[in-house]
Amino acid sequence: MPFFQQVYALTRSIPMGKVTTYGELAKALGTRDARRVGHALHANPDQSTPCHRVVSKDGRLAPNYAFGGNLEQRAKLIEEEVTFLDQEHVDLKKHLYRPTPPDL
DNA sequence: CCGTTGACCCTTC
DNA sequence: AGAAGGGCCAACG
Repeated sequence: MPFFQQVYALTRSIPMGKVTTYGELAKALGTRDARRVGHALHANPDQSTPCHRVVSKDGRLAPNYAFGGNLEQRAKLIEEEVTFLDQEHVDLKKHLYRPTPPDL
């Protein structure tokens, strides 16, 4: 399975009200390169992948969110009942979700 | 085809 | 405590 597909799979595997980080996804997939994870989500063809549930290690949202910008991303997270520390940071202490590698 | 860039993170100085 | 460097690889010019 392509790396991208694994990223999409784990991202879709994130339950509602939960958020994960690029690093967690990268490590879960067996690599340190979180950039590919980010790039994969950016290259995401459509909303089939909830990239709004994927944030940076500090809980910061993506500066160049694919659909409608980080405003839409934040709105979706709020719809998921995810609490925000500020306009760009989610509460990882409450909503940090750790993905599980599909082939491990 | 080669070089640079990049939704990033972690370790060492 | 902060700064610098290493990693790993696809997409863009």
